[in-house]
Amino acid sequence: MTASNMHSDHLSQLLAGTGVRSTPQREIVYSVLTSKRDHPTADELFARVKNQMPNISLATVYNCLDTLVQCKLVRLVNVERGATRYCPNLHPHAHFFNEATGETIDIEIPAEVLAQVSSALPSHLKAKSVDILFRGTIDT
Amino acid sequence: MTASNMHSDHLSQLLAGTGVRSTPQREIVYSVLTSKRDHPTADELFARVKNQMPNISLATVYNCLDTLVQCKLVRLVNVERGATRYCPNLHPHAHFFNEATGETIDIEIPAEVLAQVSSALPSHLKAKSVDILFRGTIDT
DNA sequence: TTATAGATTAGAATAGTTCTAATTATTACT
DNA sequence: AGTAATAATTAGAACTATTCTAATCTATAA
Repeated sequence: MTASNMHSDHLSQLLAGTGVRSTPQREIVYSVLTSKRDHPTADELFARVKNQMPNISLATVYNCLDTLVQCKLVRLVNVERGATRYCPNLHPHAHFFNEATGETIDIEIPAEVLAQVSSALPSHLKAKSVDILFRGTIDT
Repeated sequence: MTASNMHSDHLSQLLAGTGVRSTPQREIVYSVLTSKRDHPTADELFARVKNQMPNISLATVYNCLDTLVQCKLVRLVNVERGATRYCPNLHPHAHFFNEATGETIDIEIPAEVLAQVSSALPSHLKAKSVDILFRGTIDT
């Protein structure tokens, strides 16, 4: 294995046994998304991915992201009315939307706090995921 | 005061002293939104509002909603990639998105749990709001 | 290998929201 | 009251984000 195909191999391993194929496009979309700790829109990701695969189409980026979200390798983050953002951090965490800059950052939340939040749900509601989003500003 | 203008008076009281005017359009948008415990999109609300004020425009519904959100009388709820939804419930609460039906319902969360969530934030981050969204299904 | 299913593509179509410029309504000042 | 200034509303155009369509390409399986 070379350094350049590490991510590819990683994704194909993650997808092994799921019935979902690892394609070159999916590998690059996943690789580009995980290579930077931010929360790009599909359009932003499309621009980054084109550097490595100039002929990829925007529709494919959407398709790949949808697939990765379904496989739970990527999370959707809806902070504003505008474009949806994508988060490759699989570790349980919350998000903080900086209203001054428009940036969204990951926030660690202790597992016991998350458990407490989930236990506030009436028992007949079965949550598959919990998204916690703070909005505010950062003191400098 | 008659029954029919109760909501109007309510909104004008809520807006008193904020520098924000209470207009007929804002009153009706607010009244229609609060009269049903759901989470309509701007388009859905536009359709409901037109029953009472047939000449109101969609742009005005967006304008009114933006104004009400800024005055903190209405909350934005982003559950899906599609249209933004609006929530008139000012009591602190979370949301549960029913993946089977597309409906979103309010979930009471104990104040101490919300406080715990907020205390997980690093102290230099100043949160103005916290949105908690569950996604899942309802056992029948 | 050939059939079948799945993935990708470009571009058209749609949905959701914002913008623009004209009009109307409200407030503030004489 | 009358007028100027400000704010709100409106219709429709424009714009952005996303999905759809139909053709083509790729990969798996008989």
